[in-house]
Amino acid sequence: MNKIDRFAIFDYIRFMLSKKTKYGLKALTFLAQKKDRQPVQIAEIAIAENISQKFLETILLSLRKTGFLGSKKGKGGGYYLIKDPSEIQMTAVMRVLEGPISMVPCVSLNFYEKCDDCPDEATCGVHKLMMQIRDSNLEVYRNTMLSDLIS
Amino acid sequence: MNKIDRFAIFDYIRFMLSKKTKYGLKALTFLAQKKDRQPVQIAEIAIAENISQKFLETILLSLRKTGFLGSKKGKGGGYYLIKDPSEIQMTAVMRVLEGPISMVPCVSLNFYEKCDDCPDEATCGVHKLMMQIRDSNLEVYRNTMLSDLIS
DNA sequence: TGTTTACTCTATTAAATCTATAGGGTAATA
DNA sequence: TATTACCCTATAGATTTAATAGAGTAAACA
Repeated sequence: MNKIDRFAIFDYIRFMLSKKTKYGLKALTFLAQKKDRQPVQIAEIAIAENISQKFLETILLSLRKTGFLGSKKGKGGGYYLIKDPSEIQMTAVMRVLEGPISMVPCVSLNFYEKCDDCPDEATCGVHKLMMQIRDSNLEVYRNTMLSDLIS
Repeated sequence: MNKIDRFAIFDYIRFMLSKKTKYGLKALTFLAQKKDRQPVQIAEIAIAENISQKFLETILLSLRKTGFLGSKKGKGGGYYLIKDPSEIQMTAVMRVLEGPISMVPCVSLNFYEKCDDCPDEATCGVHKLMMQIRDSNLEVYRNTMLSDLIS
């Protein structure tokens, strides 16, 4: 009996973290590990972390637009961290890369929305469970800075 | 500035819980709330919880195959809980409905797989972060029984 | 000043996944 | 034996993901 058959519902295994987030986090930790804050070329990161360069381009661009990275064009250019890794909280990074930390809109702090199919949040079991998940995840993300991820 | 623009990457808001899981949980709590363990028709659950009946059929079927529900055919038939709600741990429910609790294969207890793009788990920041998330989610799911979700 | 470097931006595509539906089949019951 | 209600497979449309293409632009440097 293999691992999939053991639980018997999926034809595939569904993991939730997107490649975008994974790549984005890898790029951030790569930059954080450099002692200096000199610009690093996209190509260097892509090769070191095994990421499609073009895909990484769009990810880094979005990290720049959201204030995590700075960039420099031309010769000797590249991307660099704007803040110190110890000041970059995972909460912010995850919201930008992955989206809301809550798994359902009705428990979201930043993207709250009432579920249209649910008559009453107060008695909804899904709501109750997902509130706990949100809180436990928030605690992890809030207590983890980018500097905690480098070794 | 609206909620989407505030974080500026997505054209839409991406919440991670699938409808399948949401509906499955709702059906389970609905059954748990019934005092007796008499079979309940799919149609009754679908109407009460605002779920497409056909979609719910496939979800309940999978919950039966994985040992959470029993079913009875013919007149007076329907689905019913096999175990007491206080004995149904969310860990098991979530694995069946949503898939692995881990967000990446390299930290999964039941579906472990090495990331093919990652040379070394020991120094991988994503790995480190996702281990913490897995542990905190596991703690919530392990400590929550179906009976805890009903009011 | 011109050439090279390397980021910027938009558009597009293929594949995967999610959600829902269709419709006939079968077992159980009264 | 007629009815009820679950069983099962197949399929389809919409959405999302991941990746690629390619032209554009700003900066650096000789």
